[in-house]
Amino acid sequence: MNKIGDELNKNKALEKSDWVIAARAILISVGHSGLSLRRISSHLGATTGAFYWLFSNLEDLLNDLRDDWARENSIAFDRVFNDASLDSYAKYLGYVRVLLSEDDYNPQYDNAIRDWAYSSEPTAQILRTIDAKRINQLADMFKEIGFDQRSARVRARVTYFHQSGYYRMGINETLEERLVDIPYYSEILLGNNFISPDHDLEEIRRRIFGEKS
Amino acid sequence: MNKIGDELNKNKALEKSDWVIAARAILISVGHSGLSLRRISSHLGATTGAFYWLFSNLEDLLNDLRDDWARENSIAFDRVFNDASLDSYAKYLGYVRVLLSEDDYNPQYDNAIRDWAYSSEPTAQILRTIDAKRINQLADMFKEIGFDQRSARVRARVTYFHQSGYYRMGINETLEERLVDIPYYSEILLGNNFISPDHDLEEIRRRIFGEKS
DNA sequence: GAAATCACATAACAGCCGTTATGTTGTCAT
DNA sequence: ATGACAACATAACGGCTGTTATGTGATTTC
Repeated sequence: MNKIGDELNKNKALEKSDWVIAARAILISVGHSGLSLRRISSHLGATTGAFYWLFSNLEDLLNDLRDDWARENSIAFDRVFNDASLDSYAKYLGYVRVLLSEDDYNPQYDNAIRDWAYSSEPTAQILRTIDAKRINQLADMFKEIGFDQRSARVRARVTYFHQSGYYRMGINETLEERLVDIPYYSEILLGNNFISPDHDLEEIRRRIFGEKS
Repeated sequence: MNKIGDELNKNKALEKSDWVIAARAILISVGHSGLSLRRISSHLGATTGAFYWLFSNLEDLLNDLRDDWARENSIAFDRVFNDASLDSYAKYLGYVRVLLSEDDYNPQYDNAIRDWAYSSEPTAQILRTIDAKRINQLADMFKEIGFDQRSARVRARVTYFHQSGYYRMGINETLEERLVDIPYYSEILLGNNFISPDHDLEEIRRRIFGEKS
C-alpha cells in the first residue's frame, strides 16, 4: 500500500475528508472487502488510534463514504439532465458523453458500491435510491423524445442496465471502438438513426464532444 | 443458520457435492463474504475437521463451487440455444421463457458470482468465459434474425446486460407485470412488433410458455 | 474378538479484525 | 517555564479466520 502521506501536508491535521478519500481509493481498487481499519489507516500513514479521534467507529466512516459516492458520482448526470437549455436529444448526447469521457463519472466507483450492496443493507438502500433517480432521469428523457410512459420506462431500464452491465464486465475498448458502436445504440435505444452508421467517426465524435478537442 | 443435517441421510458419509451444495446456498443467500469454513461446516452440522477429510483447503472447495455455477446455471440457456429445431424467433421466446420462469436458471446465483468476481480473480476469469459464451449465443441469434454482425453484437450486449442489471437491482415484480413489458422489449431488442403491445396478456403468456399451464 | 481403517470431532495455532485504554508527543496560552 | 490540550501512537482485548495435530467412536476386515 502506498502511503499518500507525502502528498498531503504533514503539518496539517487529518480531516474526515482525508479518511473518506482513502477509503474511497481502497473501495475502488480492492473492493469493499479491503475496507479494514488498519488498511485505511496505513494508506494514510496513520494508525487506528488516529481514526477514533475523528470517527466514533468504522460504520461512521462508511456512512460518509456512501454519501460521498451518492454525491460525487451523480454530479455528471445531474448536470446533463438538470440543464433546462438542453432538449431531449441533446440530453441523450450529453449522457453518452458522460459515459465516454469518464472524467466526472467513475464507473468503477459504481461497480464497487454495487458489489458492496450485496452484503450491506445500508449500501443497498442508498444504491436503490440513486439507481431509481438515474432511471427516472432517463425515462423522462425518453418521454420527452416521444415515447409513451411505459415504453419510456422500459427504454430507460434497458439503457441504464446496459450501462452498468457494460462497466461491470470490465470490457477494455478504446474510445474509437466505442464510438463505432454509438450509431447502433442509437438505433436500438432511440429507435431511429439520429446517429447513423453512415456518419463517419469524426462526425460522431463532434456530435458528442462538440466542435473542438 | 439452519442445519440441513436432518434432510440428508445421517448414516451416509458426507460427499464433496454436499459441501458444494452448502457453499452454494450460503453464497446465494449471504454472499461470498459468508463463505467461511466454520459457517459452511455448521450449515452441514459438521466441523472444519470433517472438511479436510475431503478437501485439501478452502480454495479447493471454492473451485468446485465456481465449476458448479458454470455448469448448472448455463444448462437452461444451452438447452435453448443448442436446440437445432428452433428457429431464431423461437430461440428468442425460449430465452425470455428461461428468464421469466427461473426454475432452471437462478439469477441470484449469477449475482453472487458477479459480486465475488470483484475481489477474486479465479472467479472473474470463469465469469468472463461464461459471459462471453452467453453473449455470443445471443449475437448468433440476432444475426440469424437478420441483423448484420456489428448490430447483432450490440443488440446481444444490450440484451444480456439488461438481464444481468435487472436481476442485480433486485426488482420485485410479479410475472404479470413482467409480461406486460415483454412487447416493449421486443420493440427495442428485435426492432419490430413480433410481440406487440396489442396482444393481450394471455396470448403473450401462451407464446412464451406454450399452450397449457 | 482384535486390529485396522474410515469418518469425522476437538483443540490449538498464528494472523487479522474492530475497538478501547493508555501513553506520548508537539503546540499554545499564561 | 509550565500546565493544558490537541492529535495522535502503542498495546492489548476478545472474536473471527484458515489450517494442522491429535483424539475418538463406529464400521469393517481378518
